[in-house]
Amino acid sequence: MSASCHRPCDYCGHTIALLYCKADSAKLCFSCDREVHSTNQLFSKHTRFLLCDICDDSPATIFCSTESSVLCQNCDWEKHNNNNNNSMSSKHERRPLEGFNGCPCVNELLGIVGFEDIEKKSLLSSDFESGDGYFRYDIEGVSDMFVWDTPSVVSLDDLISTSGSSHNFQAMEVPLLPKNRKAACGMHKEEVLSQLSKLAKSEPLDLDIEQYVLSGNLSTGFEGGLEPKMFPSFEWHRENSEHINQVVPLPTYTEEVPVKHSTSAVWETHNYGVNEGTPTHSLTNETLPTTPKAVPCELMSQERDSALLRYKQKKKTRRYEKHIRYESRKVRAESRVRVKGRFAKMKD
DNA sequence: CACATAAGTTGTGGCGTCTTAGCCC
DNA sequence: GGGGCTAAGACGCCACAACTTATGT
Repeated sequence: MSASCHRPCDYCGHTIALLYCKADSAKLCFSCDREVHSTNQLFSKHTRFLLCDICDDSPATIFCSTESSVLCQNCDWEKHNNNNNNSMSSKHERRPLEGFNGCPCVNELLGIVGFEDIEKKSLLSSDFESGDGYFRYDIEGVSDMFVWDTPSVVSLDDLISTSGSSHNFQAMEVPLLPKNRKAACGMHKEEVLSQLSKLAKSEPLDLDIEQYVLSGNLSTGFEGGLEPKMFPSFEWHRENSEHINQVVPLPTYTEEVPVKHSTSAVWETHNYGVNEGTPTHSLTNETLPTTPKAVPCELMSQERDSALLRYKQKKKTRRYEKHIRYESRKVRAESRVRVKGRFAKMKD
């Protein structure tokens, strides 16, 4: 069993989860992430991170370029600091990772995971298959990426710090930084590209915003009683990000309604064009996660149904406001003696 | 198994401190 | 670009009753 088996998407239940949403405490694949976080403006504000390569359960905040892995704080600490300060791993070159929010398009997502050199068109023209299947990266620029991005063993001299500083983030005498050094999608590159490839196919080509608006695909939002679908594109939490607070129209509102066909478990997506009054049906098998051949389709469909239901129920019951579990404790706390806001000892 | 007791954990709110972002020069 | 200032938000601290879990009878 691969590591990816430990990280099923919380939403669809069977695609490999690559992202982690802190606000939802949910592991999501790229496709479901978009679906969930494009629902409304509030959800689009959720910050998402890549999933930790080691524990598969926490948001990754550190990228270890030596091993090409993304790690959460705990795993990073255990791997790089845990009584191991003299080990090789403590000399690994790492850098902090940032999350993103909003509803980034595929091009933007490529930039976020560090595949700036790949264009969406390349993704569309490519043939990705991950997991047990084949994986061809005949995309322009991708082969380069995997050349440098494979775990590289540098010489011992390279690992020896020259400055004598104690922390681990110092620049080291390492070979020239590789092309695309921003790439930081960890050990699941194939899956990342596979999912983004599928996502790209479900997206309108050329998401050039101005073109999109000019071409009339964007309505003012007041026609047909539809609300404007203007969401922040995404906020990539990087200092030099150009995309911060960019506002782009959401091309189409995609509400996925599970429609079970009598003969086969096929999911249909009702795409409601922003300026369209009637929904247009489009089969989105290609955007769905690949189904393991051994598992009956009906079973997968049921699992997905129940996973979907669980997720939506959980979302409905989520509390954003402060929740008092014990009113008596609240009353007690309010009447307690305080010194500068802190609880003070009771006088005898 | 039922009950009693001990030990350990949780939750509560206001304030101070720290961090971060934004602005101005 | 960098330093200084300000505002906003996040977070830790505090004591102890209430609650949960473990152990003994």
